[in-house]
Amino acid sequence: MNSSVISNEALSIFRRGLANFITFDEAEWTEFILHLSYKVIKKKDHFSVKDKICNDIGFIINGSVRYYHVKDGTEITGYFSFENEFVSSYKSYLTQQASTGYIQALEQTDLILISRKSMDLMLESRLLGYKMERFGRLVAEYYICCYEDRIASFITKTPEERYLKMLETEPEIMQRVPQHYVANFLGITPVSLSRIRKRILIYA
Amino acid sequence: MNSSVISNEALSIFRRGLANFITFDEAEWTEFILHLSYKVIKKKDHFSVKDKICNDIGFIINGSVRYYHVKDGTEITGYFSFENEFVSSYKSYLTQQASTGYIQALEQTDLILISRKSMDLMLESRLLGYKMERFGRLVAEYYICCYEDRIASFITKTPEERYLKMLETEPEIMQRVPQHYVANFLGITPVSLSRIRKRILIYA
DNA sequence: CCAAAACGTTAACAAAAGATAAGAAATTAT
DNA sequence: ATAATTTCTTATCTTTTGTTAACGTTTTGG
Repeated sequence: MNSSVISNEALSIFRRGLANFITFDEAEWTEFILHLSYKVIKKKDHFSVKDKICNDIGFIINGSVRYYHVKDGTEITGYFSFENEFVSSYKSYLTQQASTGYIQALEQTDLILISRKSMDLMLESRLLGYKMERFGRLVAEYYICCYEDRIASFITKTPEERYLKMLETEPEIMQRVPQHYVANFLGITPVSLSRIRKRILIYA
Repeated sequence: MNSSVISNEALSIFRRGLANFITFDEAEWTEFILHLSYKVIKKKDHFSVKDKICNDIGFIINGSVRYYHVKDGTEITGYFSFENEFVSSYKSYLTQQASTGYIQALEQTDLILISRKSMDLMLESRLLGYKMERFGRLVAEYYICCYEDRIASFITKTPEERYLKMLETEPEIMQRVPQHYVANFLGITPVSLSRIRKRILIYA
Protein backbone atom coordinates (compact mmCIF):
# COMPACT_ATOMS: atom_id res chain seq x y z
CA MET A 1 0.00 0.00 0.00
CA ASN A 2 1.03 3.59 -0.25
CA SER A 3 0.80 4.66 3.35
CA SER A 4 4.24 6.17 2.92
CA VAL A 5 2.69 9.07 1.08
CA ILE A 6 0.28 9.99 3.88
CA SER A 7 1.53 12.96 5.83
CA ASN A 8 1.95 12.67 9.57
CA GLU A 9 -0.46 15.54 9.93
CA ALA A 10 -3.18 13.71 8.03
CA LEU A 11 -2.54 10.53 9.98
CA SER A 12 -2.79 12.37 13.25
CA ILE A 13 -6.06 14.01 12.22
CA PHE A 14 -7.35 10.59 11.29
CA ARG A 15 -6.25 9.04 14.56
CA ARG A 16 -8.00 11.76 16.52
CA GLY A 17 -11.17 11.27 14.48
CA LEU A 18 -11.05 7.53 14.99
CA ALA A 19 -10.74 8.04 18.72
CA ASN A 20 -14.48 8.66 18.82
CA PHE A 21 -14.82 4.98 18.05
CA ILE A 22 -11.64 3.16 18.92
CA THR A 23 -8.06 3.73 20.05
CA PHE A 24 -4.98 1.85 18.89
CA ASP A 25 -1.76 1.10 20.72
CA GLU A 26 1.43 1.69 18.80
CA ALA A 27 1.81 -1.84 17.46
CA GLU A 28 -1.76 -1.84 16.24
CA TRP A 29 -1.45 1.58 14.71
CA THR A 30 1.68 0.62 12.86
CA GLU A 31 -0.08 -2.31 11.27
CA PHE A 32 -3.29 -0.39 10.73
CA ILE A 33 -1.75 2.42 8.71
CA LEU A 34 -0.22 -0.10 6.33
CA HIS A 35 -3.75 -0.62 5.08
CA LEU A 36 -4.52 3.00 4.38
CA SER A 37 -4.10 5.04 1.26
CA TYR A 38 -4.49 8.69 0.45
CA LYS A 39 -6.42 10.37 -2.29
CA VAL A 40 -7.08 13.89 -3.44
CA ILE A 41 -10.25 14.49 -5.38
CA LYS A 42 -10.60 17.60 -7.46
CA LYS A 43 -13.73 19.67 -7.26
CA LYS A 44 -16.61 18.02 -9.16
CA ASP A 45 -14.76 14.75 -9.52
CA HIS A 46 -16.43 11.67 -8.14
CA PHE A 47 -15.60 9.52 -5.16
CA SER A 48 -18.24 7.00 -6.17
CA VAL A 49 -20.33 6.55 -9.27
CA LYS A 50 -23.69 4.99 -10.03
CA ASP A 51 -23.68 1.39 -11.27
CA LYS A 52 -20.21 0.76 -9.91
CA ILE A 53 -19.27 -0.84 -6.64
CA CYS A 54 -17.92 1.58 -4.08
CA ASN A 55 -14.79 -0.14 -2.83
CA ASP A 56 -13.64 2.35 -0.25
CA ILE A 57 -14.54 4.10 2.91
CA GLY A 58 -13.02 7.55 3.01
CA PHE A 59 -12.25 9.81 5.91
CA ILE A 60 -12.26 13.46 4.96
CA ILE A 61 -9.12 15.30 6.02
CA ASN A 62 -10.04 18.39 4.06
CA GLY A 63 -12.94 19.35 1.89
CA SER A 64 -16.50 18.17 1.43
CA VAL A 65 -18.68 15.97 -0.73
CA ARG A 66 -22.29 15.58 -1.71
CA TYR A 67 -24.29 12.41 -2.34
CA TYR A 68 -26.78 12.58 -5.15
CA HIS A 69 -29.15 10.53 -7.21
CA VAL A 70 -30.22 11.15 -10.77
CA LYS A 71 -33.94 11.00 -11.40
CA ASP A 72 -35.49 11.86 -14.76
CA GLY A 73 -32.23 13.43 -15.81
CA THR A 74 -31.96 15.77 -12.83
CA GLU A 75 -29.63 15.49 -9.90
CA ILE A 76 -31.11 15.23 -6.43
CA THR A 77 -28.72 15.78 -3.56
CA GLY A 78 -29.37 13.68 -0.49
CA TYR A 79 -26.52 14.32 1.85
CA PHE A 80 -23.18 15.97 2.56
CA SER A 81 -20.03 15.01 4.38
CA PHE A 82 -17.37 17.36 5.71
CA GLU A 83 -13.99 17.24 7.44
CA ASN A 84 -13.53 14.54 10.05
CA GLU A 85 -16.43 12.56 8.73
CA PHE A 86 -16.55 9.31 6.84
CA VAL A 87 -17.75 9.10 3.30
CA SER A 88 -18.87 6.07 1.37
CA SER A 89 -21.64 4.71 -0.71
CA TYR A 90 -22.12 2.63 2.37
CA LYS A 91 -24.67 0.14 1.13
CA SER A 92 -22.65 -0.53 -1.98
CA TYR A 93 -19.48 -0.93 0.05
CA LEU A 94 -21.18 -3.30 2.46
CA THR A 95 -23.10 -5.42 0.01
CA GLN A 96 -20.57 -5.18 -2.83
CA GLN A 97 -23.39 -4.30 -5.19
CA ALA A 98 -23.51 -1.45 -7.67
CA SER A 99 -24.14 1.94 -6.15
CA THR A 100 -27.44 3.64 -6.93
CA GLY A 101 -26.04 7.14 -6.68
CA TYR A 102 -23.01 9.35 -6.92
CA ILE A 103 -20.64 10.98 -4.48
CA GLN A 104 -18.96 14.10 -5.77
CA ALA A 105 -16.44 16.52 -4.29
CA LEU A 106 -17.92 19.96 -3.64
CA GLU A 107 -14.38 21.33 -3.49
CA GLN A 108 -10.93 19.80 -3.56
CA THR A 109 -11.14 17.02 -1.02
CA ASP A 110 -8.35 15.11 0.69
CA LEU A 111 -9.17 11.67 1.97
CA ILE A 112 -7.70 8.75 3.78
CA LEU A 113 -9.07 5.55 2.26
CA ILE A 114 -9.72 2.12 3.67
CA SER A 115 -10.46 -0.27 0.85
CA ARG A 116 -12.91 -3.07 1.30
CA LYS A 117 -10.07 -5.49 0.62
CA SER A 118 -7.95 -3.94 3.36
CA MET A 119 -10.86 -3.97 5.74
CA ASP A 120 -11.44 -7.65 5.10
CA LEU A 121 -7.76 -8.38 5.64
CA MET A 122 -7.79 -6.46 8.89
CA LEU A 123 -10.93 -8.25 10.05
CA GLU A 124 -9.05 -11.51 9.53
CA SER A 125 -5.86 -10.23 11.11
CA ARG A 126 -4.67 -11.78 14.36
CA LEU A 127 -3.59 -8.44 15.76
CA LEU A 128 -6.36 -6.19 14.49
CA GLY A 129 -9.35 -8.45 13.89
CA TYR A 130 -11.13 -8.05 17.18
CA LYS A 131 -10.63 -4.31 17.24
CA MET A 132 -11.77 -3.88 13.66
CA GLU A 133 -14.95 -5.83 14.32
CA ARG A 134 -15.66 -3.44 17.14
CA PHE A 135 -14.68 -0.44 15.05
CA GLY A 136 -17.04 -1.53 12.30
CA ARG A 137 -19.80 -2.09 14.78
CA LEU A 138 -19.41 1.28 16.45
CA VAL A 139 -19.26 3.19 13.21
CA ALA A 140 -22.32 1.40 11.89
CA GLU A 141 -24.16 2.02 15.14
CA TYR A 142 -23.24 5.68 15.01
CA TYR A 143 -24.72 6.04 11.56
CA ILE A 144 -27.82 4.16 12.58
CA CYS A 145 -28.45 6.83 15.19
CA CYS A 146 -28.00 9.56 12.59
CA TYR A 147 -30.25 7.83 10.10
CA GLU A 148 -32.92 7.23 12.70
CA ASP A 149 -33.08 10.94 13.42
CA ARG A 150 -33.21 11.78 9.76
CA ILE A 151 -36.04 9.37 9.03
CA ALA A 152 -37.96 10.63 12.06
CA SER A 153 -37.63 14.16 10.72
CA PHE A 154 -39.23 13.16 7.43
CA ILE A 155 -42.08 11.44 9.21
CA THR A 156 -42.82 14.00 11.88
CA LYS A 157 -41.71 17.37 10.52
CA THR A 158 -42.82 19.70 7.77
CA PRO A 159 -40.16 20.95 5.33
CA GLU A 160 -40.14 24.28 7.15
CA GLU A 161 -39.55 22.55 10.48
CA ARG A 162 -36.79 20.48 8.96
CA TYR A 163 -35.15 23.63 7.65
CA LEU A 164 -35.31 25.35 11.03
CA LYS A 165 -33.96 22.25 12.75
CA MET A 166 -31.09 22.13 10.30
CA LEU A 167 -30.25 25.79 10.96
CA GLU A 168 -30.19 24.95 14.63
CA THR A 169 -28.19 21.71 14.60
CA GLU A 170 -25.95 21.98 11.55
CA PRO A 171 -25.92 25.62 10.45
CA GLU A 172 -22.54 25.18 8.75
CA ILE A 173 -24.31 23.36 5.94
CA MET A 174 -25.96 26.55 4.73
CA GLN A 175 -22.58 28.27 4.72
CA ARG A 176 -20.80 25.64 2.72
CA VAL A 177 -23.35 24.19 0.34
CA PRO A 178 -25.38 25.73 -2.50
CA GLN A 179 -28.92 26.31 -1.39
CA HIS A 180 -30.54 24.17 -4.05
CA TYR A 181 -28.60 21.18 -2.77
CA VAL A 182 -29.86 21.91 0.74
CA ALA A 183 -33.40 22.01 -0.63
CA ASN A 184 -33.03 18.48 -1.99
CA PHE A 185 -31.51 17.40 1.30
CA LEU A 186 -34.67 18.67 3.02
CA GLY A 187 -36.83 16.78 0.55
CA ILE A 188 -38.16 19.82 -1.34
CA THR A 189 -37.41 21.87 -4.45
CA PRO A 190 -35.06 24.84 -4.52
CA VAL A 191 -37.97 27.16 -5.31
CA SER A 192 -39.84 25.90 -2.30
CA LEU A 193 -36.90 26.45 0.02
CA SER A 194 -36.55 29.97 -1.26
CA ARG A 195 -40.19 30.60 -0.37
CA ILE A 196 -39.79 29.08 3.07
CA ARG A 197 -36.83 31.34 3.74
CA LYS A 198 -38.83 34.36 2.71
CA ARG A 199 -41.73 33.33 4.93
CA ILE A 200 -39.42 32.95 7.90
CA LEU A 201 -37.65 36.26 7.30
CA ILE A 202 -40.91 38.14 7.61
CA TYR A 203 -41.41 36.82 11.13
CA ALA A 204 -37.80 37.30 12.23
CA MET B 1 -31.86 -15.45 33.50
CA ASN B 2 -35.02 -17.20 32.54
CA SER B 3 -33.97 -18.97 29.39
CA SER B 4 -35.54 -22.08 30.89
CA VAL B 5 -38.96 -20.74 29.97
CA ILE B 6 -38.15 -20.27 26.27
CA SER B 7 -39.63 -23.08 24.22
CA ASN B 8 -37.37 -25.07 21.97
CA GLU B 9 -39.51 -24.03 19.08
CA ALA B 10 -38.95 -20.34 19.76
CA LEU B 11 -35.24 -20.92 20.23
CA SER B 12 -35.00 -22.73 16.97
CA ILE B 13 -36.86 -19.98 15.14
CA PHE B 14 -34.47 -17.51 16.67
CA ARG B 15 -31.42 -19.52 15.73
CA ARG B 16 -32.59 -19.74 12.14
CA GLY B 17 -33.23 -16.00 12.06
CA LEU B 18 -29.81 -15.28 13.52
CA ALA B 19 -28.21 -17.43 10.84
CA ASN B 20 -28.59 -14.52 8.44
CA PHE B 21 -25.92 -12.83 10.51
CA ILE B 22 -23.98 -15.40 12.48
CA THR B 23 -23.94 -19.08 13.39
CA PHE B 24 -23.05 -20.59 16.74
CA ASP B 25 -21.49 -23.92 17.56
CA GLU B 26 -23.10 -25.88 20.37
CA ALA B 27 -20.88 -24.58 23.15
CA GLU B 28 -21.46 -21.00 22.06
CA TRP B 29 -25.17 -21.52 21.69
CA THR B 30 -25.43 -23.01 25.15
CA GLU B 31 -23.81 -19.96 26.66
CA PHE B 32 -25.65 -17.57 24.38
CA ILE B 33 -29.13 -18.70 25.32
CA LEU B 34 -28.36 -18.17 28.99
CA HIS B 35 -28.53 -14.47 28.19
CA LEU B 36 -31.93 -14.53 26.57
CA SER B 37 -35.34 -13.99 28.02
CA TYR B 38 -38.82 -14.30 26.67
CA LYS B 39 -41.69 -11.87 26.74
CA VAL B 40 -45.26 -11.76 25.55
CA ILE B 41 -46.74 -8.36 24.91
CA LYS B 42 -50.48 -7.95 24.72
CA LYS B 43 -52.04 -6.01 21.90
CA LYS B 44 -51.62 -2.25 22.42
CA ASP B 45 -49.12 -2.72 25.22
CA HIS B 46 -45.73 -1.11 24.78
CA PHE B 47 -42.32 -2.59 24.14
CA SER B 48 -40.69 0.80 24.60
CA VAL B 49 -41.95 4.13 25.83
CA LYS B 50 -40.99 7.73 25.25
CA ASP B 51 -38.64 9.32 27.80
CA LYS B 52 -37.46 5.95 29.05
CA ILE B 53 -34.35 4.08 28.01
CA CYS B 54 -35.03 1.07 25.82
CA ASN B 55 -32.98 -1.66 27.47
CA ASP B 56 -33.69 -4.53 25.12
CA ILE B 57 -33.41 -5.73 21.62
CA GLY B 58 -36.29 -8.01 20.78
CA PHE B 59 -36.62 -10.66 18.12
CA ILE B 60 -40.20 -11.24 17.08
CA ILE B 61 -41.25 -14.88 17.20
CA ASN B 62 -44.88 -14.06 16.62
CA GLY B 63 -46.81 -10.86 16.10
CA SER B 64 -45.97 -7.34 15.03
CA VAL B 65 -45.25 -3.88 16.39
CA ARG B 66 -45.37 -0.30 15.28
CA TYR B 67 -43.01 2.56 16.12
CA TYR B 68 -44.62 5.92 16.64
CA HIS B 69 -43.94 9.45 17.74
CA VAL B 70 -46.40 11.84 19.34
CA LYS B 71 -46.53 15.30 17.83
CA ASP B 72 -49.03 17.94 18.93
CA GLY B 73 -51.01 15.25 20.69
CA THR B 74 -51.34 12.97 17.68
CA GLU B 75 -49.57 9.73 17.04
CA ILE B 76 -47.42 9.41 13.94
CA THR B 77 -46.38 5.90 12.99
CA GLY B 78 -42.93 5.63 11.48
CA TYR B 79 -42.26 1.95 11.10
CA PHE B 80 -43.34 -1.64 11.65
CA SER B 81 -41.63 -4.89 12.54
CA PHE B 82 -42.94 -8.40 11.96
CA GLU B 83 -41.98 -12.00 12.64
CA ASN B 84 -38.30 -12.86 12.34
CA GLU B 85 -37.29 -9.24 12.60
CA PHE B 86 -35.58 -7.34 15.36
CA VAL B 87 -37.33 -4.64 17.29
CA SER B 88 -35.79 -1.94 19.42
CA SER B 89 -35.73 1.74 20.01
CA TYR B 90 -32.30 1.29 18.56
CA LYS B 91 -30.82 4.71 19.20
CA SER B 92 -32.00 4.65 22.78
CA TYR B 93 -30.63 1.15 23.27
CA LEU B 94 -27.29 2.12 21.76
CA THR B 95 -26.80 5.47 23.44
CA GLN B 96 -28.61 4.60 26.65
CA GLN B 97 -30.56 7.81 26.35
CA ALA B 98 -34.29 8.29 26.71
CA SER B 99 -36.31 7.16 23.72
CA THR B 100 -38.08 9.82 21.69
CA GLY B 101 -40.92 7.55 20.63
CA TYR B 102 -42.98 4.51 21.42
CA ILE B 103 -43.06 0.92 20.25
CA GLN B 104 -46.43 -0.77 20.62
CA ALA B 105 -47.71 -4.25 19.84
CA LEU B 106 -50.20 -4.27 16.97
CA GLU B 107 -51.36 -7.70 18.14
CA GLN B 108 -50.21 -10.13 20.78
CA THR B 109 -46.48 -10.37 20.19
CA ASP B 110 -44.01 -12.98 21.43
CA LEU B 111 -40.41 -11.92 21.69
CA ILE B 112 -37.00 -13.18 22.59
CA LEU B 113 -35.11 -10.44 24.38
CA ILE B 114 -31.45 -9.59 24.64
CA SER B 115 -30.97 -6.98 27.31
CA ARG B 116 -28.30 -4.35 26.97
CA LYS B 117 -26.73 -5.73 30.12
CA SER B 118 -26.59 -9.23 28.64
CA MET B 119 -25.19 -7.89 25.42
CA ASP B 120 -22.44 -6.05 27.27
CA LEU B 121 -21.62 -9.19 29.22
CA MET B 122 -21.46 -11.24 26.06
CA LEU B 123 -19.26 -8.64 24.37
CA GLU B 124 -16.84 -9.05 27.28
CA SER B 125 -17.12 -12.83 27.33
CA ARG B 126 -14.09 -14.93 26.43
CA LEU B 127 -16.16 -17.41 24.48
CA LEU B 128 -18.67 -15.12 22.82
CA GLY B 129 -17.02 -11.70 22.65
CA TYR B 130 -15.53 -11.87 19.20
CA LYS B 131 -18.64 -13.36 17.70
CA MET B 132 -20.92 -10.86 19.36
CA GLU B 133 -18.86 -7.95 18.09
CA ARG B 134 -19.32 -9.34 14.62
CA PHE B 135 -22.98 -10.03 15.20
CA GLY B 136 -23.53 -6.45 16.36
CA ARG B 137 -21.64 -5.14 13.37
CA LEU B 138 -23.56 -7.19 10.85
CA VAL B 139 -26.93 -6.33 12.31
CA ALA B 140 -26.08 -2.65 12.41
CA GLU B 141 -24.78 -2.80 8.84
CA TYR B 142 -27.93 -4.54 7.73
CA TYR B 143 -30.08 -1.78 9.16
CA ILE B 144 -27.87 0.87 7.63
CA CYS B 145 -28.68 -0.58 4.23
CA CYS B 146 -32.41 -0.49 5.02
CA TYR B 147 -32.24 3.05 6.33
CA GLU B 148 -30.26 4.24 3.34
CA ASP B 149 -33.00 3.00 1.01
CA ARG B 150 -35.67 4.59 3.11
CA ILE B 151 -33.98 7.97 3.20
CA ALA B 152 -33.35 7.82 -0.54
CA SER B 153 -37.04 7.18 -1.08
CA PHE B 154 -37.96 10.34 0.83
CA ILE B 155 -35.47 12.38 -1.16
CA THR B 156 -36.15 11.03 -4.62
CA LYS B 157 -39.74 9.80 -4.64
CA THR B 158 -43.18 11.36 -4.41
CA PRO B 159 -45.61 9.92 -1.86
CA GLU B 160 -47.40 8.12 -4.66
CA GLU B 161 -44.16 6.55 -5.86
CA ARG B 162 -43.31 5.52 -2.32
CA TYR B 163 -46.70 3.87 -1.99
CA LEU B 164 -46.29 1.95 -5.24
CA LYS B 165 -42.79 0.87 -4.25
CA MET B 166 -44.09 -0.36 -0.93
CA LEU B 167 -46.82 -2.39 -2.65
CA GLU B 168 -44.11 -3.92 -4.75
CA THR B 169 -41.46 -4.69 -2.15
CA GLU B 170 -43.38 -5.21 1.07
CA PRO B 171 -47.04 -5.76 0.15
CA GLU B 172 -47.70 -7.66 3.37
CA ILE B 173 -47.65 -4.35 5.23
CA MET B 174 -50.95 -3.29 3.68
CA GLN B 175 -52.48 -6.59 4.72
CA ARG B 176 -51.42 -6.42 8.32
CA VAL B 177 -51.44 -2.77 9.26
CA PRO B 178 -54.22 -0.17 9.41
CA GLN B 179 -54.00 2.10 6.43
CA HIS B 180 -53.63 5.31 8.39
CA TYR B 181 -50.47 3.93 9.97
CA VAL B 182 -49.13 3.14 6.52
CA ALA B 183 -49.89 6.72 5.49
CA ASN B 184 -47.69 8.05 8.29
CA PHE B 185 -45.01 5.53 7.33
CA LEU B 186 -45.05 7.03 3.84
CA GLY B 187 -44.78 10.53 5.27
CA ILE B 188 -48.30 11.69 4.43
CA THR B 189 -51.73 11.95 6.06
CA PRO B 190 -54.32 9.17 5.97
CA VAL B 191 -56.62 11.34 3.88
CA SER B 192 -53.89 11.84 1.35
CA LEU B 193 -53.15 8.14 1.07
CA SER B 194 -56.82 7.45 0.50
CA ARG B 195 -56.78 9.92 -2.38
CA ILE B 196 -53.64 8.39 -3.87
CA ARG B 197 -55.25 4.96 -3.78
CA LYS B 198 -58.29 6.30 -5.55
CA ARG B 199 -56.13 7.98 -8.18
CA ILE B 200 -54.28 4.72 -8.83
CA LEU B 201 -57.41 2.59 -8.97
CA ILE B 202 -58.74 4.62 -11.85
CA TYR B 203 -55.73 3.73 -13.98
CA ALA B 204 -55.59 0.07 -12.93
C1' DC C 1 -10.87 39.91 -18.11
C1' DC C 2 -14.76 38.29 -20.31
C1' DA C 3 -18.08 34.82 -21.56
C1' DA C 4 -20.46 31.10 -19.80
C1' DA C 5 -22.40 28.68 -16.28
C1' DA C 6 -24.41 28.36 -11.87
C1' DC C 7 -27.28 30.31 -8.35
C1' DG C 8 -31.13 32.51 -5.84
C1' DT C 9 -35.42 34.91 -6.07
C1' DT C 10 -39.82 35.87 -7.82
C1' DA C 11 -44.13 35.26 -10.41
C1' DA C 12 -48.03 32.69 -12.27
C1' DC C 13 -50.36 28.68 -12.60
C1' DA C 14 -51.30 23.71 -11.70
C1' DA C 15 -51.17 19.88 -8.76
C1' DA C 16 -50.89 17.88 -4.51
C1' DA C 17 -51.27 17.76 0.31
C1' DG C 18 -53.02 19.36 4.90
C1' DA C 19 -57.08 20.33 7.93
C1' DT C 20 -61.57 19.53 9.24
C1' DA C 21 -65.79 17.39 9.30
C1' DA C 22 -69.28 14.06 8.10
C1' DG C 23 -70.81 9.62 7.17
C1' DA C 24 -70.45 4.63 6.06
C1' DA C 25 -68.25 0.33 7.02
C1' DA C 26 -65.68 -2.69 9.73
C1' DT C 27 -63.83 -4.15 13.98
C1' DT C 28 -63.76 -4.60 18.89
C1' DA C 29 -65.40 -4.90 23.43
C1' DT C 30 -68.77 -5.73 26.85
C1' DA D 1 -75.81 -8.98 19.99
C1' DT D 2 -75.20 -4.43 20.08
C1' DA D 3 -72.99 -0.39 21.49
C1' DA D 4 -68.68 1.86 21.09
C1' DT D 5 -64.65 2.52 18.74
C1' DT D 6 -61.78 2.44 14.94
C1' DT D 7 -61.07 2.82 10.23
C1' DC D 8 -61.63 4.42 5.57
C1' DT D 9 -63.61 7.38 2.28
C1' DT D 10 -65.36 11.56 0.55
C1' DA D 11 -66.13 16.51 0.29
C1' DT D 12 -64.79 21.29 0.98
C1' DC D 13 -61.59 24.64 1.72
C1' DT D 14 -56.90 26.33 2.64
C1' DT D 15 -52.13 25.98 2.40
C1' DT D 16 -48.16 24.31 0.54
C1' DT D 17 -45.49 22.52 -2.95
C1' DG D 18 -44.26 21.56 -7.77
C1' DT D 19 -43.41 23.39 -12.44
C1' DT D 20 -41.80 26.50 -15.60
C1' DA D 21 -39.87 30.55 -16.88
C1' DA D 22 -37.79 34.99 -16.38
C1' DC D 23 -34.44 38.00 -14.36
C1' DG D 24 -30.50 39.72 -11.88
C1' DT D 25 -26.42 38.32 -9.42
C1' DT D 26 -22.52 35.67 -8.43
C1' DT D 27 -19.16 32.43 -9.47
C1' DT D 28 -16.33 29.89 -12.51
C1' DG D 29 -13.40 28.74 -16.23
C1' DG D 30 -10.76 29.75 -20.09
